[in-house]
Amino acid sequence: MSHTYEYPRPAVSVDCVVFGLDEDQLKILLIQRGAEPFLGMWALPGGFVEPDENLNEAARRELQEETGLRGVWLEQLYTFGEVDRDPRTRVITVAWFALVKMSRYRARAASDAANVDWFPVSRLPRLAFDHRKVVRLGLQRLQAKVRYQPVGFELLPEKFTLRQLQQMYEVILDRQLDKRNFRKKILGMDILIELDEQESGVPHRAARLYRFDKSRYKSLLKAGFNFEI
Amino acid sequence: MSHTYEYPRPAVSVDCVVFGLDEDQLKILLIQRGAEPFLGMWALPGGFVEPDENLNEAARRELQEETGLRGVWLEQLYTFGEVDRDPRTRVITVAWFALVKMSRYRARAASDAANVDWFPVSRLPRLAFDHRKVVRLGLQRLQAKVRYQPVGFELLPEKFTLRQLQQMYEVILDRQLDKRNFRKKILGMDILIELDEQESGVPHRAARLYRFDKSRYKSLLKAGFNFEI
DNA sequence: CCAAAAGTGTTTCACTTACACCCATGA
DNA sequence: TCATGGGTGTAAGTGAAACACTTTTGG
Repeated sequence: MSHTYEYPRPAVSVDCVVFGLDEDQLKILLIQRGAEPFLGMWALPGGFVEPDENLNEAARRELQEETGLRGVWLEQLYTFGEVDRDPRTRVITVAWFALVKMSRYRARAASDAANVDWFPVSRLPRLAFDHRKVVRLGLQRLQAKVRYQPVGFELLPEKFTLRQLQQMYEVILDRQLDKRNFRKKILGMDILIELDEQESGVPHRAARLYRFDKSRYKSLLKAGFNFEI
Repeated sequence: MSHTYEYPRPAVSVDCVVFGLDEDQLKILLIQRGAEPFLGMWALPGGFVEPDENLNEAARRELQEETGLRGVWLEQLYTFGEVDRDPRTRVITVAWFALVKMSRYRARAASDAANVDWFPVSRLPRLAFDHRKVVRLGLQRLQAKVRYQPVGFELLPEKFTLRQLQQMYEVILDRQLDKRNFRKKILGMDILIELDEQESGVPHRAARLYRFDKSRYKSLLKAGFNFEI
């Protein structure tokens, strides 16, 4: 290890695959590049890691700077280090994936900058660097993860209906679920708090609202409970 | 992004959590450090990434150089980038986890160097850097992964008995499994090839040998099959 | 003949799946 | 009163878990 300082060091960046749920579409947040290489092309929000910040801090800082998002759910995805992935120089990027409650942030991101926008995952523009690959992995991870960890709630508002919850799973997993079986299962888990409220503004019978009971989930976990959709 | 070249770049290394199965013990391969910092302390095999090699290539090269291991099963684990994790300078490490058939490699690794050795995961020495944390994550990943992907076979010889297979799961998952149910389940998956051979040298009835049928598994996967223990 | 592990089936229970109708509400 | 989604139960089938004895082999 000691001979290493002679070598040129790679640059290290972070990139974020940010997922949001817009009605019945799964979307990803992209920024339009303002510099070469790939000037004008859409890319994942991200940037270089500062010497005095941890990797997750760098990811959060870049998200904030480039898109205005703060306090989102964030988890490391994968590190991409192919020698030629950046035409300028060797850049190793630590990719993260984030889940945001779009209802809370949409306005913000849209107004902040013209070069930030949400795209449906099924209709992405051409992406800079190897970001296509990063997105694909993020999507795979989301589909796998959502099934055995209650992370999907991060995409919904604090208060949601069972229909919204089911639809979230249907959109991410890309298949239909049976309404009665879904309700039976999720309610049987005993991780939802039934609120004394209903959705409003719908032109038909209003549905009951629920909240995810995180502390309840945690204590169930310790007791050996296994979340699974 | 363009202002970044002014910043000092972090060093980037790879470290490998190498698992092996020794009879009924899960072991990890460690090397004893020959340089500061942490001189003389045990650590994960690893080292700095060269400018012209991909991350997985770096991991394989370091494994080969430091332990003599080649051609092992390797997968990225996580990237650790805490600012202070290396006392010399900022070092970001991409951790990998590897599974090896110890029966094939044990002699080699042991003879090559006095400063390479296998340790039971339950009795590890004090480790350099944050390698304790890396190992812990590797172990968690192994336990999770082995249950829904047939990676455990990488720890066994090409030909193995059902007892060996079951014991591998018992050791990794740290719980007993029912023999009859286990056999029913694994044989029912139809991913094992029953050989016309038996183990030899045992002082009791010899068990039949099996091989993992990888191509069969792959085609089952495409048909929607879900491996799970 | 003894010790040690190989090999084998059945029952019970829980969970998953498939499936259709009435109700409440706002327009 | 109509359109739209909210809300509910049951039966059949599938898979998981619990459980004990006989067989084979080498020493």
